[in-house]
Amino acid sequence: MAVFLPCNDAGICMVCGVAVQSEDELLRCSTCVTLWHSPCLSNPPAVSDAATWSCPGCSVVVVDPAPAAARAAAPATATTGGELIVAAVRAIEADTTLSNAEKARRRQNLLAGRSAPDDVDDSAEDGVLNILGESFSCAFCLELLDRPVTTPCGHNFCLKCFNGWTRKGKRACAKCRQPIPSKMVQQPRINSKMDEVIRKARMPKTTNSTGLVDSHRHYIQNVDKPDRAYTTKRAKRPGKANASSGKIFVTTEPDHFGPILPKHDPMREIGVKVGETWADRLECRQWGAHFPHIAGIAGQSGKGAQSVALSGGYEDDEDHGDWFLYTGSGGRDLSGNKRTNKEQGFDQTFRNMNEALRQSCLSGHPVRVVRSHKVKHSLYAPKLGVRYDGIYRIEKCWRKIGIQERERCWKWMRDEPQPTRIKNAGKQVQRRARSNTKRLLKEFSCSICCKVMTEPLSAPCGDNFCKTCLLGAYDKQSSVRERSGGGRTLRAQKIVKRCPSCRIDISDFLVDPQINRDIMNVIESLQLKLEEGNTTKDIPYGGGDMAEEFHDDEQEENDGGGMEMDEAGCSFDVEEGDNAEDHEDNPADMDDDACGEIVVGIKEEGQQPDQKRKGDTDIGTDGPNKRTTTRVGVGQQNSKGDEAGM
DNA sequence: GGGCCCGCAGGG
DNA sequence: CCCTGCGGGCCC
Repeated sequence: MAVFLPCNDAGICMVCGVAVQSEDELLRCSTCVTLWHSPCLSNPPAVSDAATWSCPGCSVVVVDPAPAAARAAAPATATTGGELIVAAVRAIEADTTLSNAEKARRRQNLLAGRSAPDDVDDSAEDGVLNILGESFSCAFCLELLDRPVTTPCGHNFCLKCFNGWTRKGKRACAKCRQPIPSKMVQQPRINSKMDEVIRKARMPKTTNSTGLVDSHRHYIQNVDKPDRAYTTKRAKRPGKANASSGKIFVTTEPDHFGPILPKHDPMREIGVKVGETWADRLECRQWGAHFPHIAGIAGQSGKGAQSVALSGGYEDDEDHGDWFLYTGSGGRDLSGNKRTNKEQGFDQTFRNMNEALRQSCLSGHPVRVVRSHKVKHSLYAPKLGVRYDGIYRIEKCWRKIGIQERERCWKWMRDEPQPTRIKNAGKQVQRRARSNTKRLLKEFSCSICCKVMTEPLSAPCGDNFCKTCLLGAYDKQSSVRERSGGGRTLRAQKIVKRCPSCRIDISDFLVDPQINRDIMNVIESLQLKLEEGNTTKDIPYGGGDMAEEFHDDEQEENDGGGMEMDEAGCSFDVEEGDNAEDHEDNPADMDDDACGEIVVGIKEEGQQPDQKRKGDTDIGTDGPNKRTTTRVGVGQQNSKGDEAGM
């Protein structure tokens, strides 16, 4: 499969790895503004077309998705259905022979996909409509029911007509005078079954007079739906808990990649702009930013992921604004009629939506991102509602052990693995925890002695040292030099004392350096934990040769990682986690052999996601009971670049 | 604030 | 047709 990837922020082509120097070889996508290395494209545009060129990801947007047969029949000038709608609406508006009411009716018919009355034919569909019209007519307007509501006495009315009736203070059925319950008056529910039948009966089978084809059927199909989410008769709860979606306002296909542009927005003609906010997921869906009501990932395993929602559903997520780490879906017990579950019961795999993320990573497709107010720990989440945050790209996908690995209770949610697979599981969990602790401790190494700090001092420049190491570096130098000259005493001169690491003057700090108690407490806690977990291998406080310890540990992880896997009988690629930086050549370097949970990392243009992150290090797992996460780095293309109308 | 439950939407 | 799913509202 051909892989198309853009240049990264440093101007290095992610396909060939070459730093693109020549302007002639750089191509800028006219849609998402990403830079591309033209020699690495299979079909680079001619120089004259470069200004209007769209990258492989964004070109999905403009390709006419109609079936081949329909395409063949279409005019040579390829236009999207959205453009056709807009053109048709404008033609109606421009027709001076029509009254405003007639224009409105024609517009409605156009958007509903209905034929104009003068070109109605005697199709079978109309026959069906006639049959429906006899039974499904509203007692008020005598027309075919529009968004039907049904009273307890069994009579049906258009929602609009019914509301008009009750607003007049009427509380009895217009047909049989039976009382209408106040609950129905307050919140009438659409009879979804009737609504569906009527909509289907109205549906044009093929093309219609507007020239719209199947590609926009999904749009046409929903135009009869209410503007807002509604509860069907079936729903046991009011409000949006069990609500059905209101109409989709945009013409984008459900599998449309990239931004929602003005041409997809016949209603407002502005598209969906970065920062647009909706009250909830159902409203967000109506504007096409993220279609699934609950699921966090919109996509297809064979095609890619079109959008993701950050809603705080997975605690492994990290949001850094311009990039974030996103946990894949799955691995959770949804029995008992649950839709979500905080507990990570078992491992995630690269299937379904997770595979879709991987596909998008491989192909470099743009991913729409929405953030929900529900991400409490994110500084970038909106205070209210759901906000569209623009186009990102998936940088990497990988798997790691999730947070819950540490807290889980042991139970098998699926078939228990063969004994050979879990032979050394307990031991390995211990080792894993121990190496985590060690790794953290390593972060607290003194920049002078390279051992874990004793009495840590944090200099104002940001460097940290053992108290004895730092003070020892200046020996017994006094802080000032007394000066005298010509028989008179001069003002004492401050002696400059530079930080051993960064050479910044820290002499003021050294006058009365205070120990960083917080760091010391953490170091003590970590060391205590290490001692508890391993009484045989004592690590002396500040005195042990931690550098050597860690070196050994890294060896064990990088080299022995494979061995560990072999012991566990699990065929993991060793190249994961800590070695995330190893994936630079292949941002989509991932492992199929699933064992755990999946996380996605997402990034904005202008920065690289950390190539190596604390906590992403424990990719090797020792059995399917560990929650490894796969991370996919996704980078934002341009925070404003996908604003509609750009 | 957490647990529970539900219809809906979409993938496969 | 079954399964999955980073919702949302109510109850405790």
